[in-house]
Amino acid sequence: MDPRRLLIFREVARSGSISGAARALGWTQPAVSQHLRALEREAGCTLLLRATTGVELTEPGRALLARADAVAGELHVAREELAELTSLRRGRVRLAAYPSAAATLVPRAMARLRATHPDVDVALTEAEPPEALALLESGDVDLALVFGYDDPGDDPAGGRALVWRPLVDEPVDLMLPPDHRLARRRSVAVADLADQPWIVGCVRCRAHTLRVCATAGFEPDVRHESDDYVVVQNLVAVGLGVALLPRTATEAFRHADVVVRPGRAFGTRTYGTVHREGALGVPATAALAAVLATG
Amino acid sequence: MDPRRLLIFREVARSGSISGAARALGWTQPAVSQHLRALEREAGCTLLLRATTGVELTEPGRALLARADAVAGELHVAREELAELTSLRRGRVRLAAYPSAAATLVPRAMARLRATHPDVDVALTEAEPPEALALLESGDVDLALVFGYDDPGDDPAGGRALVWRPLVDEPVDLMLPPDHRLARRRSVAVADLADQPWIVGCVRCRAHTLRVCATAGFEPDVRHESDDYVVVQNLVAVGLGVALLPRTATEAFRHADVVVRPGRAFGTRTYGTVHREGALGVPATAALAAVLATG
DNA sequence: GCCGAGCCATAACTACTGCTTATGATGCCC
DNA sequence: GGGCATCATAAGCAGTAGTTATGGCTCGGC
Repeated sequence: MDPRRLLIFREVARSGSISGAARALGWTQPAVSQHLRALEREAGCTLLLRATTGVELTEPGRALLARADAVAGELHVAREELAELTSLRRGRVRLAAYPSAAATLVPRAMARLRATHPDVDVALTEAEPPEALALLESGDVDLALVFGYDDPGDDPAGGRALVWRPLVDEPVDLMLPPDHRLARRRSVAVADLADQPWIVGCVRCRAHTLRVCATAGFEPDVRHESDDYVVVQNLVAVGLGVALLPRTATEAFRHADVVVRPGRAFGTRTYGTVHREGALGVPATAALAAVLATG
Repeated sequence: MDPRRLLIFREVARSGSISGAARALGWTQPAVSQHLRALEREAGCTLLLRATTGVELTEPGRALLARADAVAGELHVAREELAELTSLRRGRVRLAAYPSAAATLVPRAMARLRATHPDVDVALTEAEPPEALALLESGDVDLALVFGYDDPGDDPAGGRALVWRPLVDEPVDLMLPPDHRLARRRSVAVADLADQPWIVGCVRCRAHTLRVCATAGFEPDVRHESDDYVVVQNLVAVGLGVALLPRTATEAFRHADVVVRPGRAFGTRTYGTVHREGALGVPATAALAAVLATG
């Protein structure tokens, strides 16, 4: 049963005549007449009695009209809901972000989004980039905020069918204990750190540190490992080693006793958004991606 | 928003891929793909994310799917209801019938209909033919059981846009008091009744009596008038006059003291069904008309 | 590591659906 | 009784909605 015919039938019932329905639909009378004939053939019985004064529903016609009204109602609700979602009067988007971003730029972006679209809900999941990509691919989040280092072969999208949009390049800084001999220098060369104990972070941060050291001609003496930039800074602060941390980490938390030294040779880290192909077609996702990009 | 596209979208969601939906619908993959594109254009946002492994709904897609399910449900119910009505597992038909028929052949017909189709309800309204036709035209009944006499100009359908189907010709009989001088004769001529007091019924029955008498060359002395065949017979029984009654009336009720004399000259009455053009397209109405015709 | 089998989209073509125009019949109303 | 409303039907045409053909992409297996 063609549901469009049901709606045409409903219009006929509403206006009380085939000609009236045709006018309401912007069609000619025979067009509606033919649809009704087809509908009655499908229905297997007469739905309305024709007279020169108009038409009148039969019992099956009245039964069918109730269903047609219900269908029209559902279509109306569907249009309403879609309009709400596209105009961002409603919506929900799930975001995965790495810890230091989740502590800094993500809350700011969420606040900006809420200011313009208070009924768009953002669900945040803290996750390191590899996990974030997995969440993206499994459909558990709509958008991921990840980072990559300027090292060859470090592709944030992981070679998968995902769209990577880099947003900001941030410098990587050296963390030194306050009483360290190098802490007095304005700039520190990587080679100066060859004999130091090192503290490294997550897998990819560790790889970056190793690469930076390799470029300077040595393999670092890795003593401690932690994803957590608060932990890393506390280790550095008490003199247990040196470390490289991206700028966001020290923006999120800055240990009073840690000396931060910038340096080109420490490299840069780039953060940005990743999403599945086409995911920005969902207004709420696009809005969050946009507000993250302007942050 | 084209509701057919909604159902196509639902099939895609159900099968998890565009190709799968196309197979289920007996179409090719591009046909479904194009419908989805059109639906997304109507919706104003992306409804599903395409991947090489299939598709996955977005948030607006999930919202729309709920509506699509509701529409599909309504269509299913519509088909079910129509099937019940066409197969006479359910239904309702409103009948108007004149009193003597309502007392005799209509109950028998209703009983036969109930035997074969117990859930088809018949609503009976007792009404003399003119009133029955009015009920038919106002849409208050679906079928009318009316009668007409074999007099010129007596058209049961009343010249209106109604379909008249004659069913049975029944003789009209003479009612005589038991001790009447003519009661001993086997046959009575109309002319023999010229000096009798007469009892007549409804407007059209009265017209028939006047016509029968006029044919015999006299105008009857009408003393009493009553639609009710029980009243008429009681008046005759106590000798207050003679009367003409159709056979159905004496089948419905036969006063013990009334002498019934048949006679060709008394004329015949024809009963049958009347309905609006196309009304038999409704199965319940057709079934009642059919069972009345076989009665 | 590459080929095949899925998935998807797009472009171009075609045929049939679905509308229009034209016409006729009927009934109501002034 | 003529004009205007309703309806249906037939015939014709155009645009929708399918088709076929093609290409890109991933995943999985040999």
